Amino acid sequence: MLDKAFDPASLEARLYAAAEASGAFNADPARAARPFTIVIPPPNVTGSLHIGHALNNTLQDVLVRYRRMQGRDALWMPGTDHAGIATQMVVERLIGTEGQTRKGLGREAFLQRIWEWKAESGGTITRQLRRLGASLDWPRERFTMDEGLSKAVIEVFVRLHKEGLIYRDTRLVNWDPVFQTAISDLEVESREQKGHIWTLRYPVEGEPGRFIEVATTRPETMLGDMAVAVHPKDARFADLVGKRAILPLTGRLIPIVADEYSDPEKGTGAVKITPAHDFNDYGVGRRHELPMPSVLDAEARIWLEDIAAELRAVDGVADPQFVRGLAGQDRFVARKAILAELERLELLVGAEPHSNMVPHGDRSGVPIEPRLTLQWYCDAATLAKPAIEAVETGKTEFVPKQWENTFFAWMRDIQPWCISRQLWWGHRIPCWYGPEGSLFVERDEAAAMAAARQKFGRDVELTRDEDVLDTWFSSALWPFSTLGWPESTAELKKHYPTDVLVTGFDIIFFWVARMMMMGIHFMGEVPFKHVVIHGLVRDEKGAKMSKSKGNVLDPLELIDANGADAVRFTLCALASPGRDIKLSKQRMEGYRAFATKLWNAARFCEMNGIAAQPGWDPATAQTPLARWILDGANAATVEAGVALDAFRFDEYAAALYRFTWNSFCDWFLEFAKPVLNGPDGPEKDEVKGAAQHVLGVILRLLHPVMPFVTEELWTQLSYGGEASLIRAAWPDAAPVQRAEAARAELDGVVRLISEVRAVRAEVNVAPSIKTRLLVQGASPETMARAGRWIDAIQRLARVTEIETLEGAAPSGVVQAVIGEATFMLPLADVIDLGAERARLLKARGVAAQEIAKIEKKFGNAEFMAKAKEEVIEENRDRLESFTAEIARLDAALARIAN
RNA sequence: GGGCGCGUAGCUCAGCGGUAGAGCACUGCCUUCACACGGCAGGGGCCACAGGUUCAAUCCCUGUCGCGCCCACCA
Repeated sequence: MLDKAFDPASLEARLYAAAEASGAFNADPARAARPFTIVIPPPNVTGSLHIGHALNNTLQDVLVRYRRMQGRDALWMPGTDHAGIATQMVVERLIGTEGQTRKGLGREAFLQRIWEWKAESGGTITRQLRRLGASLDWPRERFTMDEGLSKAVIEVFVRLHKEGLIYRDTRLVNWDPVFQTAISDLEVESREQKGHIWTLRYPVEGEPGRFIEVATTRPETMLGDMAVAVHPKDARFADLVGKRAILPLTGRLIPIVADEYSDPEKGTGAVKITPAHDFNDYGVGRRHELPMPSVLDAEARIWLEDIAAELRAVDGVADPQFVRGLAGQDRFVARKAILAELERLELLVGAEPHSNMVPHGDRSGVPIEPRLTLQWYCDAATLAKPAIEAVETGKTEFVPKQWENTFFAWMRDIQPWCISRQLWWGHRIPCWYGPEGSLFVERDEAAAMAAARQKFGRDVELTRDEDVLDTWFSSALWPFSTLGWPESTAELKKHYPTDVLVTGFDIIFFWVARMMMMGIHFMGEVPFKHVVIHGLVRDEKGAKMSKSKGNVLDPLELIDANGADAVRFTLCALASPGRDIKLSKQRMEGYRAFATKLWNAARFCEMNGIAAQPGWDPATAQTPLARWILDGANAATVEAGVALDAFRFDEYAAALYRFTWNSFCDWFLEFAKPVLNGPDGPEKDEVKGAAQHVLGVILRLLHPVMPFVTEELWTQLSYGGEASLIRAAWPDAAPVQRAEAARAELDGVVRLISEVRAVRAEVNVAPSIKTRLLVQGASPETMARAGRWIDAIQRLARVTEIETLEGAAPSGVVQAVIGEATFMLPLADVIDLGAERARLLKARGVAAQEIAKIEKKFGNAEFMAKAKEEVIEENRDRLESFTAEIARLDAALARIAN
């Protein structure tokens, strides 16, 4: 027997463990079935499940469970990402509490610590995914630093290098002074910062007393200034072009150059050029062949070695002691000192508040510094071309399609991808350096040695590149590296390309685009056919969830409070395409109630001896009630399938909610009650048969989104014998015989009951009062139908008997006008005649309004001439029925007046 | 500066050429033998604004206003 109360917490762990152990989640390459494949966006191994993961993985699980039930060999590939910077940061902080530093520990010991830490805490998120109910193929779980995946990374690097698509280059990169590594453009985020804009004067060489004024927000970089640029057409500076300015602080003579980069509208119209510390200035520096000394070190402190030779006493500029004193100072400390010094020299002529967007490291949160360094790059532009084409030709489709524009915009203007990181945690770059600047990019050290021996004709000493690869480099290979590439495995053959990738828009560039590039390049085919992009989960007010705001909803707590099924259902129901999700607790409570409703409906069935009848054939159904609910179940099956095929998780959830609650529970089970309470016989058998059949359909249709409660009910009501619902067959939507007649019959009864209930409620008739139902003007069919459903009508509309009214209506009736008939409830003693009149007048008003609208249309010659025939016909029908209704309402009103 | 999206019932959102919908919230009635995490009934909307196209516009087009996001930009 089912428990009286539904308690999700008591089922979930047990059901999940059993399902996982049974192997029901596992794909089988040996099976002939058509594959269905999703690779999980690997969460950071450092991570714990947040609400965004819950959404992302719920949607994937719904798709996987749906396709699995359709008989596909479903593979949902699990795994985690080593998350270079994030993980290294966490462990550095950890050893910091022990008074240790990364450098103090040394590379090997530090990496050892990370592995130990991963062994301890790395399983958190996968345990949490299990709590969510994610049906991942756990034995295949991978980690981006696994041996196999590392092999794939090396292979890709070596091959791309041989193809010239990976190369080294010295250029300006985004440098994170906290982590002391290069980062890619994508890891930089602009943040608005309030600061100042200062106007400085640089003396002009040979013209004592003359200055050129420059405006800057970054005075601390002035030690690296190598020119002042003005616009070629700017008359104000025309005579200065070709002359030189004297850099205060060092006395360096720097050319005043004409360059279109300079914007006469901005600042003073003259801009100082610091080629080694600004991306725009770098371009100017290249054009004018300026030297590019660096004046900041890896930690963004003033660094003087590149300019040490200049530091001697010069008249009219700063004391070299002052400049030397800046060495090793943080850039923002140095800024203040420099400004003070310039003020002393009377070269600071303006300071205005100014706010601008400053690039910050997305992990460290500090302003990044452009820095001139030698790094490894990947030729993304070349790899992007076929990826763009794949989306243009529809080989890969984004859902919603809108996101393709975002993808194109970025891919068509893609910059070289800086893939080296000056970190320790990650895939070490497979490059060995030998004498005379030689380098060997090979699969391992032995191969590098061999190559070196060949080149030099002897053994030489090699040192391996210290750097590691960008985390996203290994993620980019995920759809094929997890399937065993570069080996040619059965899994790879069967499951690549994958079917769907489900992810948030925030990593389209980081991840989706790069998987497209690598997948096409190495596999010759796109990595996935559909990219489903979902929104961000926000709090109830629409604010982004963040720890600092304290508005974070922990999915585990939500699961504890409402059950995993309710959490999953809520996320699905709210996942409208192209929209962020504002998560509402109340909404979730509503869906928890839905799970309870389902439980209780099943319990009702069980109590009435409605149990699974495996051989029961819906085609044998004779009664309209059975046919009606079977037809409804088919419609729901079709709706659910259409919605899921189109990745409309919201419509899928809504369709099932409606059918289960409104059709099955509110009407079908209520109609079934009189039959179930009545004598045994074929009618009762058929109601029971239909009930168990439809409940079975509901359980199967709901399983992808509510795997726990459906599984429990499936088992307890013996639907699958011993077999789990996980691999039960998705329902067929075979049309029901004479469904239309069944719909006409039952919809008519529903209408009658609803109308009678409504009029009773509106004139405040207590439910305890039962009444006769007098009918006037009803067709024989209507009367016959009312007779057939008398039991249900009595029960649900609080009616005693139904009679045709002979002669005049009694006084004091409440009346409901339905179709051709008027139904009267003789309630003279209990009703409020005034309320009844108001009610009838209101109904009349509504009908009259509709009539006026239609008549207006009919009075419009152009409408009659140009509107579609079926639209006119439809309006004609409506006009007719409203007109008839008014007549009957008038008759009803007249009766009251008597 | 460039681009994208969104303004529909109190809230969160579907709908997107011809009767304006859902869930929750709200109001009233009901502890009726699955369920009060329930049942029944009900109130509530110039579909942001202004033009245009159309026989017909919440829906298509243009513009305005408001909100959000992405990209670029340290003078």
